[in-house]
Parts: sequence; C-alpha cells; structure tokens
Amino acid sequence: MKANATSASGGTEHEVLAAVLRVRAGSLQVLLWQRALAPQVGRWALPGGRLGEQEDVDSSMRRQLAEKVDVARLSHLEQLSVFSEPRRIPHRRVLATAFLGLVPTDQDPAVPDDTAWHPADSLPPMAFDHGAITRRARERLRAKLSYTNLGFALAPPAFTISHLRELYSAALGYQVSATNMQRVLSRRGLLVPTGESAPSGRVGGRPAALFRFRERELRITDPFAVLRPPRQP
Amino acid sequence: MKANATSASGGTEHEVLAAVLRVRAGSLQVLLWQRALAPQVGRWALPGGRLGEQEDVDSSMRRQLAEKVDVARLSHLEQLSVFSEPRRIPHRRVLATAFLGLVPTDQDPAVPDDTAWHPADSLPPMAFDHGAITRRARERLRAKLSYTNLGFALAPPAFTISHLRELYSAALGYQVSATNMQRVLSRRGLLVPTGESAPSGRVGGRPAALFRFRERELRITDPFAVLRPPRQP
DNA sequence: ACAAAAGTGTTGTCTATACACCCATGG
DNA sequence: CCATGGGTGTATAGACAACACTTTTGT
Repeated sequence: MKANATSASGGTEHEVLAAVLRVRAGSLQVLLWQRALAPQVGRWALPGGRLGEQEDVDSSMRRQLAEKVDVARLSHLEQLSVFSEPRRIPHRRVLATAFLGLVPTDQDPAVPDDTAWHPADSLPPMAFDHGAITRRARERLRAKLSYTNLGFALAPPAFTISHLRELYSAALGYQVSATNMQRVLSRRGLLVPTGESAPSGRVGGRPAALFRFRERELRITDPFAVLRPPRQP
Repeated sequence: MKANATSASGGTEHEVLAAVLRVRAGSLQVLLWQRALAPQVGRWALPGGRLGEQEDVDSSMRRQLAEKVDVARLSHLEQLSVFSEPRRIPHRRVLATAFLGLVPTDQDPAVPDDTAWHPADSLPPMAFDHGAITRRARERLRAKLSYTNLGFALAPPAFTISHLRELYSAALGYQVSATNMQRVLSRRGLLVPTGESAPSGRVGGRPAALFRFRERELRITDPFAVLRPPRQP
C-alpha cells in the first residue's frame, strides 16, 4: 500500500531552527549567529541543527538552543511550520521544522562570540530562508499577543503597567495605550497585583504598583471572536 | 528487512498526511482508508505517503491526495504541524507533516474501495497518531471559521443562507443562527448576492436568495480582536 | 387564507478605545 | 506646592446575540 516515492535510500535530512525573540531597549530582537564557513559566509543564521535519532523536534530544539542560550531561560517555545522547498539549502536536501522561542526581558543569557541579538524589524543579510522564518515568528507572536496570555513570556516575574506597555509596544510594532492594555488584561483575569510598588522615578511621580501574570503557561483567552455557541437558557 | 533507524547517514524518513474534511448530511466528515497490512490491520488511516526527493511538502501532499480524491476538488490545504514522536510508528522512525484539507459540500469525488468518509466527531479505531492529527485539523477549522473567510472552502459556488448555516453548524459542532451568521459575514463584506433565487421548498415558503463568497482564497477578516493599533487623527 | 420558510428591525449587552480627571511622590 | 508620572472614571462607538416581526411563496 505504501506509495513508492522514488528515494531508494533512507530519507531526508531534517533540522530544527528557532527564531528566539525578546524585547530589549524598546525593540523586538532575534538571536542570530554569523556563519564562518561556506556556503553563505558572513550571513546571519538562526540557531538550530540536525534532528537526532531519538528525539522529537521539540526536545531537539531545546537541546540545540542550550548551546546558544540557557534553555531554562526560554519562557515559550512553539512550532511554526515545516520549510521544505527542495532548494532551500544549495546542493543538499534538508527539511527544517521552524520554531518561535521567547525569552523574558529581564534575562540576559550569555551567548557565544559568533552570536548576537538583532532588531527583528531590520534584519541583517540572512542565510537561506532564515529571514522568512524570522518574519513568520514575528507575525505569530503579534497575533498571539492579542488573543492569548502570551505576554507572560516577554515579561519578568513582576512588572509595572508602563513596563508591560513598553514590551507590548515593541513586540507589536505600534504604540499601545497603558490604560486600555491594563483593562483588557485585567478583564480577562490575567494580571494579579503583587501588593508591592516600584520606587518612583528619578524626577518623582507616583510609585507604580507591581503586577504579575496569573499563569505562565499559554492559554487562549479570547477563543471565539464571533459565531459563539448559543447560551443555554 | 528491518529499517536501520540509526544510520549515521542521510536522515529521517518523512511522510505527509492530510485530514481532509467536508460537511455532508449535517455532519463533519474526514476521509480515511482502512489498513489491509500489518501493522495495525483494520485500523483507519489518513491519506498520505512518503515525501519525494524533489518535492516540497505542499506539492507532495497534493500529489498523494490525487490518488484518493481528485486534487482539483480540494478547496483549501494548509499545514498543521510536524508529528515527530520517535515511536509514533512502531519499529521505524518516520516524521510526519500533517495537513488540513477541505472539500466543498457539492463535490462528491470518487474514492478507492478501501477509502470512506467518517464522522469527525466519532472516529473509528485509528492507526498510529492519526486520531490526534484529525482532532487537530478539526480544531484548526473551527478556529479559522471564526476569524477568516474559510467558509468558502466548505461551501459550493452559490448557496442559500440556510444552507450555509447548516455547513457552519456541522463544522462548528453547535447550532448557528442564520440571522446572525449572515450579519457577521455581510458586515465583513464576504457575501455577495448572486441575484438568483433558489426554488422554494417542497411545502412552499419564500424562495431563498442565492449568495456566493466574494473571494475564494483564505483571508484573515478579524485581524486584531484586541490591542488594535491607535487610529491616526 | 394559511402554513412554511426567508429575511429585517430592534434591543440589550458586552467589549474596547479615547480622553478627561484624580492620585501619590520627589524636589 | 508643583511638576511628573501612575491610575481611575466615563463617554462613545461598534459588534454581536436574541427575538419579534414582516415578506414571499405553495397549497
């Protein structure tokens, strides 16, 4: 019953690649390393590598990221999709499962010498299809910020509303109103006041209350925008 | 001949699998074929097969589906994700890229003898992880019906509002109000009246106007549920 | 005329943005 | 006591579900 689809041999090489994003200094950044060898010397690439024999893609991705950034600092990791264009890598056939990874803003993991954070909105010359993968990751993040609690993955354990506003603004790429963001997240029960306050700024001003996310696991908070099920009377 | 899963060489076997869904007789159905050979004889499986050397996963999926259902009748095909658990298939290491496919309700493609449509809400005994893939496909469809124009992929070229209501009800799994569905889709500019009317039913009644979808390509119609960008004054 | 099905008008509720105003602190 | 940023109250607009009501057909 198996269709015999040409290949006499074993199969196809498979790699995992992650666009790891964080917000820093008001800008959404992605973790890239610079290729030292051909092909595409000098271009910037996403971290990743070959899938091992005994791993699923998720474990493999976490293992490979551990070499670039302490994996314990990853606050979120999810699959984007498979990139499979036959000529995506010259002279070799390699499939890639692409991921979106997130690191909270308070973490500053040590990274290898060939590795650096780059602004996600003005990418350097990218290797292969890694630019496309990065843009997909950015879009996925932007979409999920609006209908899930994914903000927790960008934010530190405790934060002020205006700090959170900066994170959302940088990630979304446009100005977000602190007032309305707080209302939306509070109505959905995502924010909990810690009771603490941040010290007030250098020039005075009311001290800001500190909040935390109630949960630090992905949850869909706005499941049915329209066409909701009827309510039972 | 046992497949040597630990080849130091080439890579990993890769297959593509599709959960092809349609609505028929008020029920959401999935296209399955029954395994005649070990392992898992008699269990039902998703159509698919091995990825070829020169194909991307999308083309491969379309090619393989052509054996089960005329590919020209597929109104939509999208990637779900990679299933990569090392023991998902006994004794062999096979990755799968899973897809959601849709067929409009007016099409009735001929299918092979070992193949049949099954209700997506009460699946027969399924092979491997194909049950999980099917449920993922169903969830993806349900989500996208609410914030995209994906309804076009279930509907025939022209339809009455109450026919469309049946399709949405079956796909979503709960009763949808024709009135409100029409309003939502019209407000978004997705529906266009054809000017024609359907003949009125067997026992009389006002003849229903016929509509069509303005576009038959996937478009996100409700992009920002919340945290919209500020309007420029 | 009446039953049946299609389609419209209307209302109440909820969500979200915008913007004015009040609050707490440092100098 | 005032500048500065934090936080709340309120108005307005829009989206949606529910349901009563009107329209158009066949018998």
